Amino acid sequence: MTNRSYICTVILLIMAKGEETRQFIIEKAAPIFNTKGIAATSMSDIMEATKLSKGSMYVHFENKDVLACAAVEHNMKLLSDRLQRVLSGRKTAEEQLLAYIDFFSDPNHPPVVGGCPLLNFGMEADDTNPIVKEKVNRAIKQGQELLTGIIEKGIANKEFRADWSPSDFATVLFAMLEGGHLMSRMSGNNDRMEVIGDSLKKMIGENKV
Amino acid sequence: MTNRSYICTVILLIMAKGEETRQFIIEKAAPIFNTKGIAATSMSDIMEATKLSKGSMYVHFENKDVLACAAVEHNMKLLSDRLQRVLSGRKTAEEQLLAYIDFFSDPNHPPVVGGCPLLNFGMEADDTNPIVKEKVNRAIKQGQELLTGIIEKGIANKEFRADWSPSDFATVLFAMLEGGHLMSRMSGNNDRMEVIGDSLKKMIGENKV
Amino acid sequence: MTNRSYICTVILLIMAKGEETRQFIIEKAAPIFNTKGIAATSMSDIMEATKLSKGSMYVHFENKDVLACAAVEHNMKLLSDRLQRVLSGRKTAEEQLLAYIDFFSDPNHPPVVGGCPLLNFGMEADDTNPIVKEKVNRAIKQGQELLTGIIEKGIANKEFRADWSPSDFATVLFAMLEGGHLMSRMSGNNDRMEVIGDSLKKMIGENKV
Amino acid sequence: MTNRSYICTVILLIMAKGEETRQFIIEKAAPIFNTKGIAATSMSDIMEATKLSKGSMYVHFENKDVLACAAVEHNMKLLSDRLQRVLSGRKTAEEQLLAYIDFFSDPNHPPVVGGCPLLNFGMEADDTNPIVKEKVNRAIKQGQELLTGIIEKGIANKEFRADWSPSDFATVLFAMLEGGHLMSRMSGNNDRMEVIGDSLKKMIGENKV
DNA sequence: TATGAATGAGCCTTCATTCAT
DNA sequence: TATGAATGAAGGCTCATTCAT
Repeated sequence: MTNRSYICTVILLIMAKGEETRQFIIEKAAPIFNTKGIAATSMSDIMEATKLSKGSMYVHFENKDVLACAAVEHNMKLLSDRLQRVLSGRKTAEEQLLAYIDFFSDPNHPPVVGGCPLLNFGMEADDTNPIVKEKVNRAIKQGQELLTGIIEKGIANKEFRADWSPSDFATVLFAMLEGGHLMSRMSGNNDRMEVIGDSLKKMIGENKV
Repeated sequence: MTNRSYICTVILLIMAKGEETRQFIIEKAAPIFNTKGIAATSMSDIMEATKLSKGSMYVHFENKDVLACAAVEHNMKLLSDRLQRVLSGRKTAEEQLLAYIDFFSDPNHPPVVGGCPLLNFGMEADDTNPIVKEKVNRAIKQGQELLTGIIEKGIANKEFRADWSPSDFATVLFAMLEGGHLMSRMSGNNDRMEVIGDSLKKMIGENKV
Repeated sequence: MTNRSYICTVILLIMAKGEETRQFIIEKAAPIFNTKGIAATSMSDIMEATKLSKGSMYVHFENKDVLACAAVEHNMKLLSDRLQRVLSGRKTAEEQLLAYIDFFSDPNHPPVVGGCPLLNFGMEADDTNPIVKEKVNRAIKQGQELLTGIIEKGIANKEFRADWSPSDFATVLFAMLEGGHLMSRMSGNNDRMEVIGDSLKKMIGENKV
Repeated sequence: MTNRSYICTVILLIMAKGEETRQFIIEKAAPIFNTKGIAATSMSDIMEATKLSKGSMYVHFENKDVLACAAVEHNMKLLSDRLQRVLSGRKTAEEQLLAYIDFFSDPNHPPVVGGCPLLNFGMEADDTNPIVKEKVNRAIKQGQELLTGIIEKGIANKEFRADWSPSDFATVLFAMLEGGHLMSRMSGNNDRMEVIGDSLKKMIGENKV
């Protein structure tokens, strides 16, 4: 190993250390923020969860807001990644839509600890935190685009009727799942979510070729 | 006026005064809690809004939780009352359903300051505050019953098809409006809510006799 | 005692309580700020000195800056009051000037704990705290006016020569005492201050009629 | 070059590098300490000014106190050197005294960034930092000796009257300049300093042979 | 020598709550 | 009922300093 490459390795390792810790903190913090909310989560909560010192948090995050934002993004990415993994196992558009619905079908045991981060952070941030609000907005748009794309693909593949509006159904599906999430989490059971899933599946069935 | 009856009057006035103040505090506090959230609202915020002294709050409310609960209920009642007033002006079931949808059609200028209290408090409380969570749950159930009742009435009146499931559509309608509320508040415009309103109205149309 | 006057008394007492505590805090805080400096004095230092709780400080002072300003003013007023008391015992202008000089003649046992607040706070604030800086500036101006007035009175009374410039000598006297204060506090003895006192007295003597 | 001498050279270079960095840090730190004060200056401030890492500071300075002391000395040496340079251009004692006064005549644009370090550090240190206090004390003494020497030289050269007390006037001059420095920095203009300069020059004139 | 991650004590401030009046 | 002074725990954050690399 040359001297120069050695130095580079050292530099990379040093950089990696910081980034690693940062990532570690985010991973520990994300479920707490998603469960308790941003305002109700204290830096001490994160301290306890990470077993790191208070000062250490501020080495990696300028302040609580920055950490909270990172946690918001992590939660949304986690949800998105898990969803993508599920969808990637399905071939047809119909299968993907059904998988999408099933993915969100159990709000009391949600894919991400604490429940839907869009709902959680969106409702907390809407009147108080424009940065988080915009993050949620973007994530919703991406979700819409994903769904729209699936339906368009289904229409192109002659799975679905050509006169079905992809973007409108994407909106309806998304809204119903979020609304069902709220209802089921409040009641503690998934009765309402089942009704919603069935309704959505029926709508899909009605638009099959 | 006898001495005794005089004393009673005074006591009643004092009690009345107390109840009045209590109500006054709730009315001032409700929009703050609904906008900022329970955790992020401090007793000082309420103090400032009411121009009352710190100690005075604790004369009327045992602690912040009790006040927060009262504010939650007030917000939900406000929403319910305003909705009822709108519905009471409509005669047919169809008119009432359409009015219901229109009532929630502008999430960026919502019927209650801060947006839908069910969504706001529900999402904050779901993992942290069982009492508020149960209040929201009950309010959702009442909303469902209201909608179910309207549809049942419509079926009885031969407005709607007899094979339409009142409770299922109540769930779908409710969920879609809540989901649309989230989407529209995040984007800052009502585009998605319009799509949802149109979809719901189309569903209703399809079930007219 | 009428009911109304009773209420007024109660109100006054209540108001007095707060003001009393506020004054108490200032009195305890003033020597600490003057000794350690504003930046180096912590709210905990004041807590300890007053035996009051940390929260209690913030009932009476919005923040540390406000308390520090109050302490600065208290120190300057204390100095001014004590000086006035000394001067008020002297009749002629010459006696007053000599008393003024003597008043400041022992910087290692200064009239106000911590030394001259003008020097202490002025030097700390000059580049960092415009509010305190202006307070010191005004106090210096008042000191100058006091001295100028004494000399003018002496000229009017034919104690001093008419061609003596009151404001110029006020400046010279003030500057020499402040400079002497610095020198003597650094050396720990009053040697330099004695030289300065003698020089000033000689100058006064040279301008006697 | 032998192996040993090579190693020695490397060590020397490293030491030289170290000393260079140390000096670099002091130069960047000095104006900050002199402007904000020791207590209000953080190691982070120095870090930012030097663009060096936190750990690097502690390679060159055991702790903040050591760095602060070095900065104090640097500020005093800077002042002294600049003064010496000015004085060295003057031949007669009178010229030197006048140059000395002029050197300090504009406290709002002082020879050293942040104003007179004797006043700044002296007032901060007097009750809290004996080491810095002693440094300031020594610097004052040196200043006094410098002035005394100039006057003695002037007397020896028959520029000044033999009955003029060199050390007394050195004290008076020094004190007046420091006092004027305070007054002018507080007011933001040099009015008072001009009065003081004129007074001093008049005194010098009165003692010319 | 130089780096920057890690530490924990301490900073200023706000919080919900209590209490004497 | 109403006041606001008093409390102390907890909040977010900065500090000087250490240490492995």
